[in-house]
Amino acid sequence: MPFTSAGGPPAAKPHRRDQILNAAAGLFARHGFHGVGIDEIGAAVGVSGPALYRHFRNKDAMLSEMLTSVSEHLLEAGQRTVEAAAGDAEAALHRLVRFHVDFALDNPSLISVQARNLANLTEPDQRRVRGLQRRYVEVWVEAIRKVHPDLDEPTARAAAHAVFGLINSTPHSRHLDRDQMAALLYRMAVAAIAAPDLPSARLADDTDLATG
Amino acid sequence: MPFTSAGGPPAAKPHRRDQILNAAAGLFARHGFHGVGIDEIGAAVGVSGPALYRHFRNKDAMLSEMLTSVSEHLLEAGQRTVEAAAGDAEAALHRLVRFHVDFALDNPSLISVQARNLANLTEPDQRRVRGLQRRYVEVWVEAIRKVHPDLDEPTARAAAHAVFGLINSTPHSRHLDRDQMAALLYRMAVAAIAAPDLPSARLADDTDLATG
DNA sequence: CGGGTGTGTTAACGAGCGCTAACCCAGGGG
DNA sequence: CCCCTGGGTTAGCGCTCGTTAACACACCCG
Repeated sequence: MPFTSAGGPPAAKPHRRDQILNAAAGLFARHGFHGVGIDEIGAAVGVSGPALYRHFRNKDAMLSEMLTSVSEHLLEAGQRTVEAAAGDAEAALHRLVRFHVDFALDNPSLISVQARNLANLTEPDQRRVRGLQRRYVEVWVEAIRKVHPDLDEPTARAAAHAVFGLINSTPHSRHLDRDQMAALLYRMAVAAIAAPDLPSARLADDTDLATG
Repeated sequence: MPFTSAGGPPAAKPHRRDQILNAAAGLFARHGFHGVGIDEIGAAVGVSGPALYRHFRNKDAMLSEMLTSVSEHLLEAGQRTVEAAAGDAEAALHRLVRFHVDFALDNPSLISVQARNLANLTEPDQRRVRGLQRRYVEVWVEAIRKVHPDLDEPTARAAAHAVFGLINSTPHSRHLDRDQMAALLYRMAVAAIAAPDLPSARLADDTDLATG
């Protein structure tokens, strides 16, 4: 279980492989996949350089495993979250938000890497990860449309992406403590999801928006 | 004027330097700064390889100029947007949203690069860009707090970052046409900004959120 | 006690890439 | 007419970096 479980105990001590993945995630998040060398990753876990090849086939394999496992985790946990709300559509959506907020706050590096470095995967791995991500988005789209049935699917999908952007913005702001941040993101996300459903109203009114 | 002006005419034809920056922005956005070679950038504008050194001191200079000019543009245009709404706080905020949405939709590559590749700048350039970004955020924070005076500053700042994340999510979703997307993002952003101000209400109610 | 397995080390190779060197040529102004 | 300037070419250098090779050693099982 390589993901921090939001306040749980240190959970034994992850052994090498996971230790390496954690260090690599942090470095990839800060400097990008190509901006980090094998030696730096090794140094970050106290071994030096090529020792990593005892644990991974190559550098790509680290990124691959990292992104694959995070995508799998999000999908699986997302599905369970919805099921756990059995029937109550609104609760399902709100729990989904809650879950994603917690995950983003507890794993900012993984969020960054997944957002920024998908393109550095080999093509088959990329397809696999994209597939998992698509299915995760699908979970959200369904949850959103159950609460807001008059949203067409493309709009719901775009809204889901936008909410991910909102929640995943977390690596870029460290001004609030964790719980305040979680509460803020939760409220903003829920409000944003509800927005496209509202009466059109003030889209073109307050002053003339067409001319600069 | 290197930025597409939201539907305007092709605007003469950008000369080399800008042409190169545009191509480089697209490539950096897709593959990351280190993932793109000089030769590829050259090829993208029809010249090959080292010809670029007639126009830029080195590869870093391209990224530097790209990010500096986009930050300057955002700050300056953001300030003008607020001034143009002279006095009307709500109009100012909504025009700010409108402006940022338009910019993000018209310059997705620049948005991506600015978000992903800040770390690849030399340290002095990085400071410069960060300074400009900070001042742009400040414009937003002031605008937000004029409309929602009971928000403390850190919260307003965090909210601003979150809204940037929401709006900047645009490179990742191409399901709607431009105008629908603009309208959607505008509504979601405005609703998200208003959210932290609302009565606490349903934060801990619907089903028990504490236990997983 | 002795060898296999797992994990680490250092040295070195080879590819890729940023950048420079050296050369070329179109075109316009004295 | 000539040369200067601006923008292009190809060849090649040197460094970085991913990866492999060869070796070392701790521990455990028979």
